[in-house]
Amino acid sequence: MTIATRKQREKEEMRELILHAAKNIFLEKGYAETSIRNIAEKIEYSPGTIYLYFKEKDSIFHALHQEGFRKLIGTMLPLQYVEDPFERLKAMGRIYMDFAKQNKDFYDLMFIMQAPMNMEKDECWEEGDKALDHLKQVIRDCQAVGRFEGRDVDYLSFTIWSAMHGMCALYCRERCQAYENVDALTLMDEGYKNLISMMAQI
Amino acid sequence: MTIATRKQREKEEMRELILHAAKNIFLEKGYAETSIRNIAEKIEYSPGTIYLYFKEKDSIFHALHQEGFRKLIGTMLPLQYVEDPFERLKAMGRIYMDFAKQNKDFYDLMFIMQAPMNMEKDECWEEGDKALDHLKQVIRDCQAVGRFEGRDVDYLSFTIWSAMHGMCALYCRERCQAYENVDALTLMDEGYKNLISMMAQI
DNA sequence: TTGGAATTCTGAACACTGTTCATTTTCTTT
DNA sequence: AAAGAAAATGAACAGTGTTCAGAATTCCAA
Repeated sequence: MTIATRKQREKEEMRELILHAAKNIFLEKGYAETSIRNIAEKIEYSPGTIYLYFKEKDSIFHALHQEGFRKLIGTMLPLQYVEDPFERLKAMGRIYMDFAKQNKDFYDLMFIMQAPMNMEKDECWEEGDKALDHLKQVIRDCQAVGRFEGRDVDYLSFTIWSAMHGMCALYCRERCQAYENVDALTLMDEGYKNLISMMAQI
Repeated sequence: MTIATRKQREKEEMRELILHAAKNIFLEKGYAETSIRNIAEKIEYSPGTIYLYFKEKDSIFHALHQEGFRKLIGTMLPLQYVEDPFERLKAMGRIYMDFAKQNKDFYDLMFIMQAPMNMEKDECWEEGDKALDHLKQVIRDCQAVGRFEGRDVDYLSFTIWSAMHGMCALYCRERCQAYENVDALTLMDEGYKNLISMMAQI
């Protein structure tokens, strides 16, 4: 094993160390409270060191952003075993919503936050595009069995994604509180059921 | 006119002056770039003065938040002249979406941002609740003419609001770019048409 | 009109932020 | 062991929200 390869491995390990600390602080305290100095302190390095491994703060969250999408795509793998396309679409929505519920901060980072988005579209959204392509494919599968006839896949996927995202976003940013007498999780469940009814009849 | 009333008027004028400056900077440069020092500079007062009229930065944006809702409710006034309830609902969606398109920053502040939400729910959402009540009432009107039979108004309003909000939120936070070959405004229009189709058939 | 009280305003100070960079420390090669 | 390269440091910069002792102004009774 050459020194160069060890060096590279060490570099990668350091990146992981930073990322791990950043993720912990981020999940615990949120984006705003996650400062470079906090991260540096946690891994017992000086703040300047972090900039030897990440160009800027956003780059760190860009990495977490990708991790989030890999996580989301991971939870969607079982969908391939759902034979009926429309059942698959329904299950997909459930999974998406559960992901948002269980990974509020990741969901926020991936779909709501403005911060880590100052990067070239291509590399930043590779994982995200994959997830969207997945949705489009399921819609096409539905069309193959006679559903959503004559609907444009792009537009329809946007409608469905938006409807799901809307619920998740209102949930993440505490806007469900607008319904004083209904708890947020029930609201989402019932909201989702309505959406399915709507999709079933289009 | 007593001195006390003049004093109070002057206090109110000062609040307006701060709010006006804050709004201008906010609409021009966004939330992050709107600092207390910026606002102070614009109105030619010292930063400390602002804290004599607003408890904290959030309070300023809380005020703008309310202004945004008044604005939104204002644009919805013409709806009362739309006789058919479902047509009214459709028009309402259009208006909501246009508001988001034309007042991106206000929409963001009202429905997406986390910042100015650290206040007692009651006073903060008075205007917002009014807007939501408006939606619920239109849905009830639809039900009175046979639409949405058996659907819970709370849940259905959430489904519809979410679907609208989803599109607007993806638009505001630049996630429409996920569709490389479709421009965002077209996406929203077509997405909205799909939603109407879905609502028409539920 | 004047003097003291009340109000209003100031701007320096505090503790924080992301980011840079000259300097020091550590590791590697000769 | 000495020279050179790589890695880590931490002070410095320009910014942030917020506080507060003191200065400036306004008010009102004597």
